[in-house]
Amino acid sequence: MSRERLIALFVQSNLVSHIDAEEIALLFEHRTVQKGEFLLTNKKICNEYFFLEEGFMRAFAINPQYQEVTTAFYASGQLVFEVQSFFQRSVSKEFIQALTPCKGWAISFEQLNHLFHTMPAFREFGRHTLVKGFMQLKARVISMASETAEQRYQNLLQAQPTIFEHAPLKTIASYLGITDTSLSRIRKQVTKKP
Amino acid sequence: MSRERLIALFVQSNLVSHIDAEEIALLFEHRTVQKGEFLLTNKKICNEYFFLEEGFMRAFAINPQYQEVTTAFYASGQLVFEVQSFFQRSVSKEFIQALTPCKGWAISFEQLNHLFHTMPAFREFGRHTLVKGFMQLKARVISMASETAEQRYQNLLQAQPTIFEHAPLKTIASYLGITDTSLSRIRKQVTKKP
DNA sequence: AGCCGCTCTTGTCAAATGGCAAGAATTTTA
DNA sequence: TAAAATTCTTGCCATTTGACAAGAGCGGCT
Repeated sequence: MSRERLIALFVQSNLVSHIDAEEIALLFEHRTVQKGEFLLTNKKICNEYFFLEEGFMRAFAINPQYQEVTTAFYASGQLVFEVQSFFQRSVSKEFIQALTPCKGWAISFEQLNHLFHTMPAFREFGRHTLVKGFMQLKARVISMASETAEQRYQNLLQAQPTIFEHAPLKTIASYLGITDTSLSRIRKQVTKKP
Repeated sequence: MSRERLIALFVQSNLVSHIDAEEIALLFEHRTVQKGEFLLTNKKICNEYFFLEEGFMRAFAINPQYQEVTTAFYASGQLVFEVQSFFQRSVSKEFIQALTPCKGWAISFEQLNHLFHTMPAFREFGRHTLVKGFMQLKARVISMASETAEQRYQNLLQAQPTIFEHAPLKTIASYLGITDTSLSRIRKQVTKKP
């Protein structure tokens, strides 16, 4: 079990040197999450900045009507953590769950923050990660505000087709902001189109 | 024209001492934006981290169908800048426009970044700002995915009533992800309800 | 005052989406 | 393997929302 892909994540950002990346990666600990298991649950403080090396996860919140709303899907190669809870050290409103068996590398807030304060380059990487998440969220807001459910479905299908291999329909539906019934119909309609 | 409110913004976060806040604030320059004027336009790189002391602004993008989609409203006391463009030094997809005459305090990326690298406390403030924006966006995604247009309208009315004093309906409608026609109807229905 | 442009409302009709429920298909569990 | 649980599809019908167009209201400008 090597940290190659973790190191590659840092290096490919062009913000961290290979030497630094190796040093940083050594502070991450190997971690597995069983299928169905939670990396983070409601009411806990997120304390893992987790690089997903293999597997598939999703994050979701429960709205006031007690419905699950999927807030994100994570494929291998991505960083998985709940921004607000992790950085503000506050109780999480969200859950993060493994949809398949997962393995990867985790570091605690304390250690990560120490790295941020001592390594300017890695700090830039951290900011870059945050900003990237920010822009993805904003793109989603714009999409939800101005596209039809079918367009959003088509976009997701094209951008992240693997989601459809790992996540049940109702989970994807709540991510798209529609019911599973509607998603089922949209899907049918799309397949028969051209 | 004093920097009091700017200093207060830093101090009230509990992350920056009063002394540091004063020193930081001195690097911001006074800036006014006329009604209708743009603080940032499409295709430029956002280079102002702007504290809005007085006035009201909005940010919007133009989607592929050439419709304006309002991404944010800013009331006095808030920081105004386009995260992606400012931090990634990339071309902006968004516009930021003054809906009323505005004044406040601005600092360039270079100067801000320098402060971040030299003052750990201010760095924390910067991260805090980013994380706060992140969680607001996420709340909006969840709202868009699981609430009806009327609920979103009611929430906005309660959370940011001043928006309705400064922004035209169609702008608010695109923020809520509906047409101005629908917003007009929802509004009518709500007033006659209870 | 009178004209113009913009905003907001309203009517009509169509399309999209949701709620509910039944049943088929699939997966999980025992 | 059988039973149970879950997921997915589909029908029916109600509700929400959108597209389009007309007209009212309002403020700015000359």
